[in-house]
Amino acid sequence: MTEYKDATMLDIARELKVSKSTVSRALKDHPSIGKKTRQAIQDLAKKYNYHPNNIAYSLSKKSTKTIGVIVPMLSHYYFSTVISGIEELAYKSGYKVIICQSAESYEREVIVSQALLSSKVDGLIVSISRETVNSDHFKVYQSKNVPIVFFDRVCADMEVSSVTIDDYQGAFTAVEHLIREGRRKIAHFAGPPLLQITQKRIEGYKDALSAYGIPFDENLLIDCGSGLEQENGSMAAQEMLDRGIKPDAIFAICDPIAIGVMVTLKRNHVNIPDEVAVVGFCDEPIARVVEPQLSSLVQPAFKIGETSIELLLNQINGQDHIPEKRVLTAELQIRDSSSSTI
Amino acid sequence: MTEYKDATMLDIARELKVSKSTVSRALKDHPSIGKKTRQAIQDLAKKYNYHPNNIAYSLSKKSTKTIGVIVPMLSHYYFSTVISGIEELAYKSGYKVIICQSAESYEREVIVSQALLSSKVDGLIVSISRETVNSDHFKVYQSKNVPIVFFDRVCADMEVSSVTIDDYQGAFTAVEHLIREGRRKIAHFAGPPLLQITQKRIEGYKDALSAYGIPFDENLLIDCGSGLEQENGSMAAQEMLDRGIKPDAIFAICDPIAIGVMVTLKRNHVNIPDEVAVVGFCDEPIARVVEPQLSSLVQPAFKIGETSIELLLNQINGQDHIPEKRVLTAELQIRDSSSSTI
DNA sequence: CTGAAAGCGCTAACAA
DNA sequence: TTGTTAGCGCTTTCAG
Repeated sequence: MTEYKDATMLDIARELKVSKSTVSRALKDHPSIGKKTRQAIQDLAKKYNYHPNNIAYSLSKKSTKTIGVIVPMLSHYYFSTVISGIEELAYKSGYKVIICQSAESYEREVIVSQALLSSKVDGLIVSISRETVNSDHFKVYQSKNVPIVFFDRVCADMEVSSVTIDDYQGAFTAVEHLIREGRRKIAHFAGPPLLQITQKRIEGYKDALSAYGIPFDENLLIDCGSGLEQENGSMAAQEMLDRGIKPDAIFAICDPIAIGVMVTLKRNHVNIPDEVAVVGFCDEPIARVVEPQLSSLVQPAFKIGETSIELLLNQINGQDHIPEKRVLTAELQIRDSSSSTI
Repeated sequence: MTEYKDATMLDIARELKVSKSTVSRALKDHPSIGKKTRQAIQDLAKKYNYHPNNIAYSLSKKSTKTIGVIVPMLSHYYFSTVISGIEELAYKSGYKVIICQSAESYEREVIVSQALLSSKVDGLIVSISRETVNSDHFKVYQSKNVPIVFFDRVCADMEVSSVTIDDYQGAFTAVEHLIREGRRKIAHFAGPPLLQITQKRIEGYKDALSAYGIPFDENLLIDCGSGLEQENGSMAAQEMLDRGIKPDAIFAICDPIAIGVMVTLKRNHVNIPDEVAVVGFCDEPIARVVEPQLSSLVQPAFKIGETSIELLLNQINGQDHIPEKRVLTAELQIRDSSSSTI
């Protein structure tokens, strides 16, 4: 059992024969405290190695000054960068951040969101798991007036603030780029059907095609299964090849999938970009490491984090009452995997 | 101002005309509560959408059931994987985990470690920042009897539990492998001098050389500056080349550096592995994506996390009193970047 | 089986 | 400028 034989305000109050309140005030430089008393108190605090007890503070103030963050996975560059953005602004505003992973599991997501609720976070920022369809565990927050901001992956059936990137536009841009590069038979490797991003990117893909008068071919819309990992891309690409389908360009829902695709293509001696151009989404660090370097849509991850916490703090501070939906744009970073002029 | 018009135990106690204590007991299935009372209480709790207030719980129990984790960066696969290992076991044991980044900054590390102290974490797991030389902020924990476990990067001047991998052995193995592949002029790209891992790996490097009768050449011990990023490796490699030094193998302190080196080598039309073999350390996902695929030492990140939390919980539960130092071994994963039989 | 009461460490009116 | 007091929501003896 951990023991805290910490010095408390009472301890130093007794020692100095003053009251708790005086100590409390002196420690926060309250103006109405005598110079000598304050000094004496602060000195003794230092000597006793006093550290404020945040738990007690939170209980009495009914505010923990912490905000909760739930992400599907920490081990994705995208998410950890978003978190950095969140932390940066949070710390500046005197907030702590509790980070949790849902591990892409609905069940886990429910558990951590309840834990966070019980921990009385002042607000929540979340990107939902791949499995999540029910949002009751988030609606509890609303019923208790704890503000929520979703980023990237949102719950469709909730009226809350959100920060997303324009998936439709991003996909459109990517496909348009491929078309302008002279590609005509463009496949799309899609993500798990439940995710909104999957839908939006498919739409952008289709609309770009039709905008350029290219008929949509169902065979070129490839399902990568339930995962967004490299293996899913690899396998889906191999299946495609096995089925005798050979596009001249591929737009993948995300970089790992794109890279899986590239690996399979290369293994099958398909030249990139000469035979097949590839474009990913997210611009993870690996995009610059694969060969050829992968064209991708840059998601402003840090900015997404900053924006999320900004919206959240606005709500916490009562400035915003109506949910605000911010949409950022993803910019296409063209690299060798999709440019014919190599 | 966030408002919690939450139902509390008192609310449901009043409604049912019983006492707070009874509610408290009923909610935790305390045996000494009548079946009907318990049922009634639990039903009403559900109806009121009651959620326990962890803050109050923590204050009265003097234990938060949370453990703090401080890592230099979240956006490294290695660290986020360690965290997953920590979380897994922590959750199973009923502990929450608060994750913080020091962002490789000493100042930030001090701040977050104090914040965590004030938040009354029951224990701390940390991998120190690159800048950290002073460990006073951790010694406070010891003085307050809050157990600490270091992993990977430890404070040399503290008597605490730690989980590390055998850097010396890993480095030795890597270099030995290169020697057996017929390499003789083996360079080592070292890390920031302050880090213990830098020292240990250099030792392993040197000892492997001497074990095989290869004299140590100072010119082949390359300093990569203060960073462990790809750019540092790239630049250091270019400098080396510019100075006319051309080894036939390179052992890099970590994968990003190794990859930076590879990029530079390829840019200078140096063939890998024919002219120069390369081995990294850490086995990050990119190792399998670069071309040729990078040989690397696999750090059992998940296991490191599990072991850390295990040691910590032992201390929290009072089972361990003397610090325990666990050393795990890194295994060499040989890939194309260092095997001549390609 | 249930209740009363004290206490965890801190804040914040309200007094003095 | 400082003290008094009540209270935050829950746990936990000690009684009944």
